[in-house]
Amino acid sequence: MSHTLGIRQAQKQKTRQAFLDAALALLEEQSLSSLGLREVTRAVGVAPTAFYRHFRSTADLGVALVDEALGSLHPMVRTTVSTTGDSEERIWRAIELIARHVDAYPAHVRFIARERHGGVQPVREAIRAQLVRFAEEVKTELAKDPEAAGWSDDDLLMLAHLYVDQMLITASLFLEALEAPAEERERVTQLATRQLRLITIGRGHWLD
Amino acid sequence: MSHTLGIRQAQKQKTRQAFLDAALALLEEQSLSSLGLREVTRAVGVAPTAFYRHFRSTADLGVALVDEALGSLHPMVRTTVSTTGDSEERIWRAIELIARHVDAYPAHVRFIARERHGGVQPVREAIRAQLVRFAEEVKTELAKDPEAAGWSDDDLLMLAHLYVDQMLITASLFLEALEAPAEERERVTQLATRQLRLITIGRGHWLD
DNA sequence: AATTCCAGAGAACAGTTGTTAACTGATGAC
DNA sequence: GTCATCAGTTAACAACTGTTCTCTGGAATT
Repeated sequence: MSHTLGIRQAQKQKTRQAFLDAALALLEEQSLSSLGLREVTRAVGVAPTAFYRHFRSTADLGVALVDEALGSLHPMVRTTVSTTGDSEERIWRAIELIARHVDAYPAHVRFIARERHGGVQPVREAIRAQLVRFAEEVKTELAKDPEAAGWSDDDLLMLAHLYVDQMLITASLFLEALEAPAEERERVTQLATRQLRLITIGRGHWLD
Repeated sequence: MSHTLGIRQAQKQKTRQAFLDAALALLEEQSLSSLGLREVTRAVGVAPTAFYRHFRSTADLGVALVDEALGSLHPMVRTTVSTTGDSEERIWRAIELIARHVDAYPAHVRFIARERHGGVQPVREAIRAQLVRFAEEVKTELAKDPEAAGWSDDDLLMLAHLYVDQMLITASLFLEALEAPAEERERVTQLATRQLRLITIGRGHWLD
């Protein structure tokens, strides 16, 4: 089924990935709106003009980064809000999953948190669209739970957005605590756990 | 009590304010990390070197903007979570207050949302410090409520941070809906109201 | 084997950037 | 009234930016 790419296309994708990686590294200490095209090509080790073979602009590269950073996250979302286990167990599992994701892809998390409200409109729009998709997936997952009986579609989506935003806040907190001592990371875990617990309690009494 | 500033100091403060205003306007469509010193002086109508009479760098200017944008917000916070009225009324009042603030100071709100996770470390740090102060104020305000009886200090602070983050999320949503039809703004109001209501419910059953 | 394609290189462009130094002239202190 | 202060100016600097056009050499197609 899968067609082996020609040498040419393979090399091109390799260079493209090098652009994405270099950009992500450079964005650790600046925003996308100040990322220069020459800066990226210099980091990759190619001529400035090579950039145009892959992207129209740095904004275009940013949109590609959004896909890389969030596209692979969709499968994980289903696991995060899966319905197995009691609520306390589910909360702990969700937080743990977030913490591990931040450990594994800190640059991705930083990029999304930074550019969600950043200075480049197309990138903001791309992130927004993906987060809306996330919320919709969370919503359908929530709907499967017996606890969701009697909930309106609007209320389910409202709760889903609350979960997604809370997920991002928590991820950002873990990111800030990345190089901090384990004690600080534990503090974040405790905070996030209790916030999620409070939301879960509110969810349980929503229909009262 | 107040000393009338000399002509010199008055003029200097006037120019300084012009810098802040011009920067805030320029930051509507870019991030601070890409804001150039010359760009700002050009907008103000002054020589590039005049910049150094007021700020060491654009990062320094950013920190000043944080103070302007968040410093004046502290009195408002107390009103937002004040204990008068029933909970439904308090929720409505808080959302209304946020909506009005976004209408009055959209550029300030945009700046804070953008630079909270932005590419300039000192500015991020300044915002973080102010938000921690906010959370502490909210916490002492929450502690006054009879509903807070039996709550630990940690739990109160946890809830306070939840409120502060939720406040920022809501403000950001109103900002995106600024130029949208009234229908969209109403949708945001409904969403924010119900999210805050769910948190309030969770708060009410926290000690169960 | 001959030909087309195309990722990347090279050079040059006008325009921008932050920062330095030495200046001007009104204001403030005495 | 004299002199020091200091907000803002002017000129110049090397370094950098995005974008254009032309070229090259190996892969793909025929």
